[in-house]
Amino acid sequence: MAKNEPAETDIPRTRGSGTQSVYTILRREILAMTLAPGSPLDEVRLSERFGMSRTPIREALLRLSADGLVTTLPNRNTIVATIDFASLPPYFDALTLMYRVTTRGAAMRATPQAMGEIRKRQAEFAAAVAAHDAFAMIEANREFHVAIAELAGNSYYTTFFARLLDEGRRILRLYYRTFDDRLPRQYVDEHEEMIAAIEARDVERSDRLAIKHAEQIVRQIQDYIARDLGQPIDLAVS
Amino acid sequence: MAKNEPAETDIPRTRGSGTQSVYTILRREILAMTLAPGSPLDEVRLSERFGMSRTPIREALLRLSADGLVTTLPNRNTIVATIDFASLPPYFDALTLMYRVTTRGAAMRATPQAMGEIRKRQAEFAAAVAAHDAFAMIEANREFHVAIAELAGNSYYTTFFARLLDEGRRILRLYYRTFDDRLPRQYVDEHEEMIAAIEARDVERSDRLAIKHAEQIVRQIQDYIARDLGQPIDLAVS
DNA sequence: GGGCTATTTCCTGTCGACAATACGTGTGCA
DNA sequence: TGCACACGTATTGTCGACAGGAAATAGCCC
Repeated sequence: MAKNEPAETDIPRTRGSGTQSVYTILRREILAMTLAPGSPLDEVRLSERFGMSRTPIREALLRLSADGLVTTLPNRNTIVATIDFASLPPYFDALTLMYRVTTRGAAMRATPQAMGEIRKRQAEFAAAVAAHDAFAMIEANREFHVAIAELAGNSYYTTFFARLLDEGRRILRLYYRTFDDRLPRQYVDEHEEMIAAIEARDVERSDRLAIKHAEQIVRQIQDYIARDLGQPIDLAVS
Repeated sequence: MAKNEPAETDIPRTRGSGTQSVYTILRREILAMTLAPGSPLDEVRLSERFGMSRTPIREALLRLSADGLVTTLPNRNTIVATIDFASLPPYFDALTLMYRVTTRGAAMRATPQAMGEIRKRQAEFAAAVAAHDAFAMIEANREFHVAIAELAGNSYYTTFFARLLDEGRRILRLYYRTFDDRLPRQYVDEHEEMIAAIEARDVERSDRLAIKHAEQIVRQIQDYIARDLGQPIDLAVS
């Protein structure tokens, strides 16, 4: 027991920010797998760590629960949501569909300003790849695709897609622990092709690229799973 | 001020059920439009109404907020989420897509047991139509399509679709205030066709029926909006 | 010695109270 | 008469404390 742990923040935070900051920090740690799936999240311990009452902690946990990032066991503790490998095939289906829909939508509504935003995200992604920074790479990839979704202009798609991408960050995190950087470079190139197709407002080509991109990612992760986790998963993935 | 309002429940509820019951009740009232969009939800007043402390109320409101059913104004009150007619076209897009995906998926995995569940929901829908019970009709319709989605076996789709259908319940509620029952009967028939196509595992026909069904609903609601709300919306809907 | 039961202990669910913030109201000044 | 500022009020955000359940432990009986 460390004596008088100096809490996460000593500055007396502003009024509404308690829940928000806890939510943001925990969310980041869960997605980065700093908090392993299944880890127990004790309200009392969290309140000590963040130097605040249990109330904001509870609200943050509730929001994380709504995001599907933690699981609350009634009258017991809450744990970081586990990754269910059996549900990967449905996940890939949904991800592929949203890749396609958002990319198609973006191609239909491309504007120069929006392309600038997308290009910025792509530059960040390329920089992260060059720096071999897996975490930044995954995050930039998410922002890149969300930017495309926002261009598509359907907030229902954007919200759902963002959630899928977030959930995938943990899986990618597993995957990229063993990656060689040949594939990320390929992703950079594919992103460039997508940008070109969207800018040209070529819906069909955008769609094909989205499919290809999704297949690429799905295949790599499946290979990784088959390689590192053995046969039992093969069945579920087939 | 009514003297000693007898609260919603006088029985001393079980431990975990406070938040849950408030959430369920408020959710139902919001979806049924008993609580009008934009209505303020005062924590203190709600705590008096339900005869419990503000804490469970807050948690219920937080969950509703995560569902997008209420909007929280920081440091101010929370209100029932307003219906944004400008975002209807994206909504219809998303709804159509999910109709298609879930119906296709169901056709690919049809089993006799699952068909029984779907038929049960369809019977409830038909009964509600016959009884001219708009609320039951809308609810049964939701359950019917969710049952199809569950047969499709992709929980990501099911969750997203259920959320879309719930959001649509409020819009349908507006619409069905003026309905003549010719259209609901048509929906019953279309549902029957969908069941047949799914059972026959005819993916393409299921897809076509889903598109047709979605178009039917979208067109009716658009007509209603154009008729009752005038031109300003026409622009947004176009 | 093993299995069942009582107890203890931890953690969550709920409560009432306090503090801070934003809005509405009233007043003063130009 | 209109606007700006200060004050009061109402409602939320946060806190510390208490009570209820569930798991873990100890005790007891067979």
